[in-house]
Amino acid sequence: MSKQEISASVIRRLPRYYRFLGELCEKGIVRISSKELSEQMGLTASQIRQDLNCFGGFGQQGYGYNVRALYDEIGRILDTSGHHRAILIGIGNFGRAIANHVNFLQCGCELIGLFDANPFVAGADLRGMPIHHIDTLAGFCHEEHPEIAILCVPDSAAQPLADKLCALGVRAFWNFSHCDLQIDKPDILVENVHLADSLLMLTYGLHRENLSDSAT
Amino acid sequence: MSKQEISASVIRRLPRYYRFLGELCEKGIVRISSKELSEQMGLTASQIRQDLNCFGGFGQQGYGYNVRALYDEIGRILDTSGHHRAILIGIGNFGRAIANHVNFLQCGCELIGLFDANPFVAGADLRGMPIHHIDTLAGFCHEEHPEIAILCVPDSAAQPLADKLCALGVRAFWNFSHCDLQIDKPDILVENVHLADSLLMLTYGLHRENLSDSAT
DNA sequence: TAGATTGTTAATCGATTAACAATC
DNA sequence: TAGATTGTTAATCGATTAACAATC
Repeated sequence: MSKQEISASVIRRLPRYYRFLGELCEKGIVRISSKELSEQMGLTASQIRQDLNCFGGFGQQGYGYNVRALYDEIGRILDTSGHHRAILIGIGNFGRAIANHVNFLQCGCELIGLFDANPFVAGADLRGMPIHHIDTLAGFCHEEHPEIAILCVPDSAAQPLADKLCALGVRAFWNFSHCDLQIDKPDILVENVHLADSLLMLTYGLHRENLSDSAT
Repeated sequence: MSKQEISASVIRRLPRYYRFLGELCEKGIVRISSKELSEQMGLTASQIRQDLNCFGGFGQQGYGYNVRALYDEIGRILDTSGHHRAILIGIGNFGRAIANHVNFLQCGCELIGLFDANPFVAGADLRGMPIHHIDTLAGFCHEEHPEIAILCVPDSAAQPLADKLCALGVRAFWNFSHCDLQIDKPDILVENVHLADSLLMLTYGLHRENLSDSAT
């Protein structure tokens, strides 16, 4: 089907292309050349053309790219109009914020279940959805077959929970606990999100700047 | 001072080393070889030794690395015991969750101010800290000189706010709005965090798996 | 047609891996 | 000393950039 495996570095850039193209669409811009886009995004025109050509020839010589068409193509590649069923586990401060803040539909996902271990939390409502107790997880998975599990649970709970969910047929994990999930099945997808890592980059950078300032 | 500029790819891996070494410390493990660590982290031993040697020879031939000492070294490099003053702007669901969920001290940061544009939100409390009205931002910056601004504001507000904060002396931005900040001053640090991007990687991956399954 | 800009190949650059001498 | 494992150099691999012929 696909000519060859597409490298992870290319794929990781797709959401950013998608975002910029979406903004251009909204501004009503119809066409754009790789050169213009590269200037706006801080990339090289070469890279943009290379990246896009992994998936097909979406442009036209002498014209550039049709913004809307390219946006739609990348959406198709990313599967932004998919309906991947996701459950969210751990309805604390952070889990709540994720449920509210992330536009699941725009990411081709559908939030179909909320779970928490605290019986006082379970039973309550969030976005008009009931919060289930974690004990009902297995039954729910057997009936609803979620593909994605979003883990907003305490660190110690994350790995055993992920193992259990794997056995229940979950195929992708969006993990916000502070430890990396270790899952050796090759077809299970894992995104470990470590917010602190990017904050540390700022800390590191500021520290470096201070060091070199005082070295002057 | 430093022999040569250290590549971004190396630096981005440091927080993960730091995390794993912290866990090893807690387990009471005293020494580790690059080989053992590589197996646990899913890297090559070569890469670990290369990475660490950008900053100095922290190991010992025939022995490996002292876990605690290495952890402390990386902490020093990242400046995890710095006291970088940070303000958080936009105290909605998500801003609240960030304030509560992120361990600022562990990242060498200190949250010294909270701001919101909504007068009903401003005046309230979060973690025992008062939420100020955005109109008092300039005055606050003149007095307190925050280095880092955390933006949890609506997309349209992010860029103008960042420009303003730049002028007020803020040197680093942790941006959670859905658009990339465009700041051309070279010494201003920006981390654009796009949670949806990593969710899209899962969507993409699941879609791909489905495609190749049905191709069989 | 002339001008613009792509798709694509070739050249460069950087990052990762392998190898091994140094050394604890 | 012998064994282990680093620090570091050299080889490989992959990703980015440059160049240009194809073509709209």
